[in-house]
This record gives sequence, C-alpha cells and structure tokens, in this order.
Amino acid sequence: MKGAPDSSSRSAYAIDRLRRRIIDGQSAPGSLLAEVAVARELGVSRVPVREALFALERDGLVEFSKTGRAYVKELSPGDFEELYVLRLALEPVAARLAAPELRSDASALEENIAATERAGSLIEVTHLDLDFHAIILEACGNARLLKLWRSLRNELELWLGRLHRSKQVQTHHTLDETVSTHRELLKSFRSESPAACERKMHEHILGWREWLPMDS
Amino acid sequence: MKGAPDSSSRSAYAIDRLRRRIIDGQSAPGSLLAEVAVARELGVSRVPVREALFALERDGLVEFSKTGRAYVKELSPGDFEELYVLRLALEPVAARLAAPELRSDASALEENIAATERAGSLIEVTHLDLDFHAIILEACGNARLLKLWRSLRNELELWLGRLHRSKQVQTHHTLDETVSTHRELLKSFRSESPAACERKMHEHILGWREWLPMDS
DNA sequence: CATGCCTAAACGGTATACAGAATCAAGATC
DNA sequence: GATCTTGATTCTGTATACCGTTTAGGCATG
Repeated sequence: MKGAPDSSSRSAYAIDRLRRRIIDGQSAPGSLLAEVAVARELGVSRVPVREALFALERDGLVEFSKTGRAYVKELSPGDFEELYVLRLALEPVAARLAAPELRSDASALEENIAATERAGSLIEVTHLDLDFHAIILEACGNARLLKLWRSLRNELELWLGRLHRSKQVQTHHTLDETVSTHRELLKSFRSESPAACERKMHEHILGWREWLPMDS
Repeated sequence: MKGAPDSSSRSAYAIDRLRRRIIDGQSAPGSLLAEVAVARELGVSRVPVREALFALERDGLVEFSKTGRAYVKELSPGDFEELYVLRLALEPVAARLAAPELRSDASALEENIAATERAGSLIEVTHLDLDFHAIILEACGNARLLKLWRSLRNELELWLGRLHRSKQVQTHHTLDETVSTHRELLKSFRSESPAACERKMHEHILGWREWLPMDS
C-alpha cells in the first residue's frame, strides 16, 4: 500500500504525505508548495491540500509568505537554537511531572532502550532517541505540554533529516552515548525524586547541545 | 463600522469576530459553532469560517469533536493548572533571554506600569498585566517561544474573562499588587543579571498561582 | 548591457454545490 | 415507562468554478 488515498480523510492523507515529503527531503527547503500542483500529485482537490498546508505550518514544516504562498520551511542555526531553548524549558518540567508515573511503570522506556541497542542505522537511533523523550512527554499528564513538544519534534525531525542527508552528522552522538545517557535517566526515574529527574533531564539536554552544527 | 467585512481578508475577519465572541462570552462554553450558522451571521461563506475555526483551535479557544464539529472550548481547573505549569516553564526563560534587551530599553514596561496605575476596571488591569508579560516575551528574541506563549495567552484571556463574568474574581489580585510586583520585575531588568531576572519571574508567577480558583 | 514595463500565466481567496455522515426527535416495540 | 428504530434534518467533507492579485519572462527603452 504505497499510500491508500483514504487514510480516514483526505485531509489527513494530504497531511501525512506532505509531512513525509518534507521531512524526507523530497521537496527542497524553500520550494513552493502550490495548492493546485500538490492537489494534482496527491489526487485530491485543493481543499484538503489547503488544510494540510495550514496544519503543517502549525507544525513548523511549512511557512507562508505575506501573499499566502506556502513554502517548505528553511531552517537556520538560529532556528535550531530556538528549538534547543524550548526543549530545555519544557522537557525537564515534563520529566518532573512524569516521574511518579514512570516510577511505577518504566517498561516503555526499557523497551525503547532495548530497541535502540538493536538499531542498525544512525538515523534510526535519532528517531528512537526522540521516541524516548516522547514517552516521557506522554507520561507527564499535561496535554498542552505534549502538544507543544510534538510541534517541536516535527521541526527537529526536519532538521535531523536534513543533517543526515548532508552528511553533517557528528559522530559523537553515537548509539553508545545515547543508550548510556538514557539508562542514566531511566535509573533516575526508578529511584530518585521528581526534582532529581528534572535536573537529570536538564543535564541530558545540555549535553545534547554539542550537536549544534554551525552551518545551515 | 459595526465590523468592516474586510479586515484584509475574510478569514482574518472571521477569526477576529469569532475570537472576540468567544472570549467575551457571547457564545457559551461547549456550544456548537456550526459552520453554516456562523457563516450566515458573519456574512461570509463557509470557507473563511472553516479556516477561522481551525485557527482558533490552534489558539485553544475552540475544540473539535471526533466527528469534526467545532465547539466553544470548555475549561476546567485542570486546564488552568496546565496553563500555569507552562507559564512557569516558559516565562522565566523568556525573562532571562529578554534581560539584555530590556536593560537597554525598558520604556515599554514603564509605560505599561503607568497605564496600569491609570486603569479603571479590574478586567483592564488583567489585560495590562498580560500585556506586561507580552512585552517581555516579545523582547526575548525567540519567535517560537513568543508564538507558544501567545496561544497560552488566548486561553488565559478566555479563562479570566469567564472568571470576571461569574464574579469569581479574587480580590487579592489588586491593582496595587500588580503594580508593585511589576515594578520589582522592572527593577530587576534594570540592574540585575539575566539569571536573577529569571528567578524573579519564576517567583512572580509562583505568587500568581494563588489566583487559581477551585471551581470551573 | 542594464532596467523598467507590460502582458500572460499561475496562484490563492472565496463562494457555491453536492454527497455522505452524524444527530435528534418522534414513533414503534417490548 | 424505557429503549430501540427510523427517517428527516443538519452538519461536515470535498470538489469545482470564478475572480482578483501576484508573479515571472520577454520586450522595449535608455
């Protein structure tokens, strides 16, 4: 099924297809996403495409010009810095809130770590890394916090995908490092206080900062 | 001009009108916002109304049922708690980032405080209060942070408006208290370190917590 | 060669039409 | 009396058509 033209609704279908197209880099950053052209390619009318473009703008994958044209988002190092600041603001809080829940059931985190150890490619590791954090956000009980983080994740995926394709991936974000820091976080959730979990997450994300590349 | 049917675009017009209608409480929480009805009332077609409803969902003023119907958002004390947690996560960081900028030019904050002292009604004070915080968010230089906060502000306005209309306003959030705490923040921006500003903002919002009402 | 203009094509904003799904209320059934 | 059914109504999802604006490219002009 290369893409059933009816994943519940045509809007949802258009959103999925467009998101993948953008994150996978099949549409170059800055390129125009004309409604008629996209509609023709996806086999739907302009209306679902329109909604998809608005939805993806909210997710940070598309940006509109003043005249209403939609373009594939371009990301600069400054954008990365913004995302980083927001992760640093949100995720430690989420870790603190999620601590009680995760203390009683950390199986999802364990499984994620196990899957990461089995991962074959570096891009797979980065996705599992984000999944690990997603588990914590989902356990924090704050629906708005989760929602905000998910839009950040979309942009991060966009960024990371582009990094990978441009071979700019730093080698020190290895599988081993990811697994070991996640193990440490897991230990914290198992045995330490929510405040300690918050601090650990803060440090973890601070460490992740060295990833910041200095070019586009 | 009871509402120029062309504030740049009909979508923008529909967004403005609907937002005001919801925040002002002219549409009761939980009431259905049927596209055809709203379109007829606003004198536009369904298309701009549709976009307005999606936009307002993003801003937290409207929520959709699983079957795609749009309703005026209902807020519970739990929602208030969520918003509070997010303010606590975002605003201190914004204060730290905005500190250098505000140190060199705090005129907007001064003017806001002066306007607050001249305010006539309590509802006006709460709006100026949010304006004060908005100035800081706008000065922080992180566009995404500002965007996230703005959606929180929408929900806060909704909440506060409803509180006022139901006469549940706590009296200890007085004009004097608002002015004095804002003055303290201003002093911080003028003479203290970014880290100190961050701490002050954290305390300020913690204090604001007592406002949390225990009913709907 | 550079620059401004002008025209044709492309695009987005909006209205309208139609089809299918959800909703609500009245009536039938137990 | 309560519940299930059913049909009319309402609503959303989507397609299509039209119009004004933006855009891009070629041509004329300096």
